[in-house]
Amino acid sequence: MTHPLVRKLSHFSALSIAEIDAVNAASGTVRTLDPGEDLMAEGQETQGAKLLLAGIACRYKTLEDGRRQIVSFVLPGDTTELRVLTLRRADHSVSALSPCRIATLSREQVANLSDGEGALSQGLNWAALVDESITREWVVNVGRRTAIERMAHVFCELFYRLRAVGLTTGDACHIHVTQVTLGETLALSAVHVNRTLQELRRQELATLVAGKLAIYDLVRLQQVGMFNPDYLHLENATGA
Amino acid sequence: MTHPLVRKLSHFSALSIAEIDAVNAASGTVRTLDPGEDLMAEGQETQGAKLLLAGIACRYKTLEDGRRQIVSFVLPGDTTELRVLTLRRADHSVSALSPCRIATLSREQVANLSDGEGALSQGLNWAALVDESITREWVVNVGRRTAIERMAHVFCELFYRLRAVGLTTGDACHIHVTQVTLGETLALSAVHVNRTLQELRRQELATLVAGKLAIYDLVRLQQVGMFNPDYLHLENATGA
DNA sequence: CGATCGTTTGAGTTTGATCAAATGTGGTGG
DNA sequence: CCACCACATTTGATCAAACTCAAACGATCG
Repeated sequence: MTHPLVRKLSHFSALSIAEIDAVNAASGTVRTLDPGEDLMAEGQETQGAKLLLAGIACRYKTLEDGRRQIVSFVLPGDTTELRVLTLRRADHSVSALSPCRIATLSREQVANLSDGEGALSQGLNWAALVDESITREWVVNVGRRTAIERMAHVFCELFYRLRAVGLTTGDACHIHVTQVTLGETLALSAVHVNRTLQELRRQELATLVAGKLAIYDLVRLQQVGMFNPDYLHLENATGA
Repeated sequence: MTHPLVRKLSHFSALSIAEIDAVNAASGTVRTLDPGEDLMAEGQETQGAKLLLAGIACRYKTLEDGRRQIVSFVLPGDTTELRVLTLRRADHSVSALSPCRIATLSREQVANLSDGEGALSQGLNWAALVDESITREWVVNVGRRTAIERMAHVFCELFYRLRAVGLTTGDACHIHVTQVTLGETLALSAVHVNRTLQELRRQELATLVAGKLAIYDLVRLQQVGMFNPDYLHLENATGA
């Protein structure tokens, strides 16, 4: 089984054998988290970088009055705080949505991976730029799209990103989110999430049952969500 | 007059004399843009990095059906595409909102500035992380806050960021945006922007007249917008 | 002096929120 | 095995924030 980070970076450029070894070696300290556990909390001092090996997590911020907004998903192969040595305190939290396996990287391990001019270091730089691009797209999503467009768009994004690390089976993937969580993602009430899911089902576009997202018609789902995968910068977009 | 980038980075750490010289030297090719002119367009091949010296610009994305969403403001001292050598195509556009003076940096100039372990290179890294943090905050803003909260929040952000580069006078600053543009920023209709501005005025919090933002009560404006400046990572938040 | 652009106001509509309750669906312990 | 609990989903009904449409008003400029 290929390391999810290696798989992810392969969409940017191929790593050398030595680099692949370095990635595999870096996943030394592995920990398991339960759903709901935080792997990083807003205001906390920044700790070591983390690399998600399996499961799904989310970045989020909470307002004083309790309203919570998820600002992005963290999927296998994604990292948090990789370049964060620079910042004193975390400006957002990261929480496990499903059971997660995460590797914690020491400062040296991070330096080891990201120094130099090789494909690995460039790839990590690329991954950071893609993260930024995704967050920008989310501003557009939440700001300008209707409920059903928003949901279709996020489903497409998750599908493309999971496919890029080989975590889809046919037209389905596991995203392990409740309707409440999806509401915190899409900036919709849980009730409206439910109705929008029904609408997607009625239009035979996709279903989400017990955390399993099944896409019936990816082309039409993309149209509905006005989803253009360019912002994910997967040069080799066929995935697999 | 201090270079806006030097001023901005001073909130992270002081630059050496040599580094300050390097920044000043890098602003060789300076160009002027009129409002509405793009300095970067979505889908275009990535060009040289740009550094805004004066004026105000915005990053935005447009949906197929014409709906436009501004995803962040570019203020003096901010850069675009600094680390973009990595990406083939731009995933968003950048447009001048006011008349702008911008410097274009060659690949070597960028490398010159960002290589090494000095305060300058670390500072640019810090600036990139802050940009990311701001975009995340915008997802929260657009997703979870009401019209007046959203507007208050963006006004606070602009004020803090402009103050950090010395572009405020007392409790006022120039932001040179129309109500339509503000709507594209806040994900509100122009009509509702107008009414929300009236509400801010009625509550004696702030006014926006002819592109000049005057804040009457920053403390209360922050409360209304649930604005906490931590996400801007201005270690020395007093500005000036 | 039109023309253009931005702001303001009014009226009616819509999307999605809120409130409340019913209906599953597992798990756990007696 | 069943009663019970916690949690997630679903449905119905009402409400409100913000949108849309339309028109008037005010600057600024060639």
